[in-house]
Amino acid sequence: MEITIKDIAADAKVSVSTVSRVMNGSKAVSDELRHRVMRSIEKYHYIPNAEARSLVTKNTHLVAVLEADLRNPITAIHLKQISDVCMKHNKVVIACDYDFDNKKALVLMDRMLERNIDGLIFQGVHLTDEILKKLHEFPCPVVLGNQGLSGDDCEFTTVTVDSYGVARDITEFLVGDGHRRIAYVGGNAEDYTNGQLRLKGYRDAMKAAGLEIPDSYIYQGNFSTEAGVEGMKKIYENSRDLPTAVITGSDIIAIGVIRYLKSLNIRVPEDISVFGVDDSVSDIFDPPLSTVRMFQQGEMFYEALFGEHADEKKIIHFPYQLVRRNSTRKLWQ
Amino acid sequence: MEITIKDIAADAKVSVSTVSRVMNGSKAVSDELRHRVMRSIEKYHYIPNAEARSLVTKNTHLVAVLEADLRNPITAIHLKQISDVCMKHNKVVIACDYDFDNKKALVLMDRMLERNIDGLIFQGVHLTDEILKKLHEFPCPVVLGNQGLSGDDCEFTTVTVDSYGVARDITEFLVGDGHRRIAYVGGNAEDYTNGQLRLKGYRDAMKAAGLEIPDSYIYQGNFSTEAGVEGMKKIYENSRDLPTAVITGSDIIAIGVIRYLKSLNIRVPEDISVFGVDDSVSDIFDPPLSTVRMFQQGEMFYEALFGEHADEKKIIHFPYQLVRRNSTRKLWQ
DNA sequence: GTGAAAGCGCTAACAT
DNA sequence: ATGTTAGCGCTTTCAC
Repeated sequence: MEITIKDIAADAKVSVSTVSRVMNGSKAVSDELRHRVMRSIEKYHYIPNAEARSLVTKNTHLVAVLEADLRNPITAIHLKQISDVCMKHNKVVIACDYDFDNKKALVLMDRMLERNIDGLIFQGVHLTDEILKKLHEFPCPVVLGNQGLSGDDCEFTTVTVDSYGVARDITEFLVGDGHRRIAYVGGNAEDYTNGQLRLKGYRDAMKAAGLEIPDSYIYQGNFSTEAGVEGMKKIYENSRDLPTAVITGSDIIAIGVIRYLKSLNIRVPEDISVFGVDDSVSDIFDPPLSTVRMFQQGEMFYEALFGEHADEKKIIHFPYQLVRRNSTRKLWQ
Repeated sequence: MEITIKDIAADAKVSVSTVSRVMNGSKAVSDELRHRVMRSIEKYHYIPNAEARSLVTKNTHLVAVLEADLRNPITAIHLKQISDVCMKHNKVVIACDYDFDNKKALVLMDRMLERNIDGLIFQGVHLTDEILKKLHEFPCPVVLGNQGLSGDDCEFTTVTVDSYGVARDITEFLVGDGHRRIAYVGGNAEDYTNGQLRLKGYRDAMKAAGLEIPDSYIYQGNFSTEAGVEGMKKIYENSRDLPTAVITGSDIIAIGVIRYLKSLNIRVPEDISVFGVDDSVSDIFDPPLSTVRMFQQGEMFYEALFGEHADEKKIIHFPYQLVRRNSTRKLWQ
């Protein structure tokens, strides 16, 4: 039988409320009793029961993170960071993988609803009305990651990449390196944040630089290596002039792009430069990817959930920084 | 105010126990009442409170997974699989990252102890006495992953790679491909399962094939890309004859080995073949790694925790299979 | 400063 | 078959 607060109270010859006060660090306990209680607690290795506690406090210290795919390197990075901050705040992360399947996500959410979680982070790839509706059922703070909503109504706070800024900055970076024919292999066209905003950033920057974009230079698929391969293939086959640089939606896509190029014996970065986003595979992939590194992802999610202004719904962007590695080169050198 | 079992009972004009029976699918309820209850449940979107429930059933449906590093690709694979099986069994996974820091792991375990989890999976990299002691405090099933204990005493069931078999099979595979100078870049020497057993498998297979192993052909570091680089460097610098093939402890190490080789313009697999383990980066890395693929990891962990014979402590190995890709080649072709 | 007691939402005897 | 009731282990008024 596990030992309970009663046992401690009995052993320390105090009431259970006193034990409770000691555990919760309430001031109103004499040193005398506090010590007796502490001794009993240590003596029995007493550990309070979290369920019983949360039953009355309505506070489970549980944060649920729903991911489309835990194996995605950037997902793993987020999860680790979120887990870290939560740890610091005495919370614990429930990690769920819905495998890109919204039906599964719905089931998972019901499961989370039972658990009275303190907060929910939903990393969506396709925010349907059904998903949104379910999200609204949560009595706790809910934060969206990855994909934001399109409107300005901001039903939920969203913590994500500054897609527009990132695409614009990458484009400017490549233009600065002397590139003029720059193609784009990005995420889903229906995805507002990662698709449309990204494309706009690229388009605007190209326009600002006075550069044309042939139709064949734009490919929108999903966030996978296969999509990268497919995208580069399409661009290769349909373009009169090959681009000298390719912007991608993520490192994973960039890898696909590079793979296709390699299969054609086109060298990266000598012949074509490829730029990633996420800095998620820097220690694995060769050549080291020029990419965009994000910062403080864990903290930003946590703040969005539980911070002072968590009630104001808004869009929050990770701080980011372009990092030059060896998948891009300067044309004028 | 959240709605509770009482509200449902009141609305359906039955007792709370009837509501409870309906929810738990107990047969002993008339269709009449069952329907009334169901209707009320749907009407109010009632969701039972998991904490209250587990307070009495002593069953949280929570499985904790403690990982050294969530970002490791093989870790992510395991986590996803475990999450999947648990899902199927109506359980939920708490994912924790202790960042290779046993002190952190200890703190995490205390946290889990509070929560009355149903089961614990500890993916250890260095099983100290302190860790083991804490593990013994859990009243629930505990399963070790990754690193097993050295003795046959089997304090805890361990679910892991068949290190000996894998190393032996890889060696035989390479010998079969005509390699005779085969080097080894593996995990920590102190690590029984992943270090010693692995090395033995390699040694035994080499001996069986009548092949010598120069001292310089063996490097034992940790499971990182850096260790792979360092290991290959050492082998390169200290060997009279370069090996024609290198066995590694994991894909991550293999990547390091290949990186070093590349930096010297030594081609893989033309000049040197490199064999990985885990099949964790197949969709990311070029060249595609010849490696060892594991199966049913999630199921095996789950079985070990909650299966019929979960009480018998033992070592369980994942089924595995060597997969030939393009980081190795046949010498006699 | 300390203790008694109510109650969090649920399940599981135990009655009926 | 259904209802009554006693807890599960804890926190939190409310007295003293």
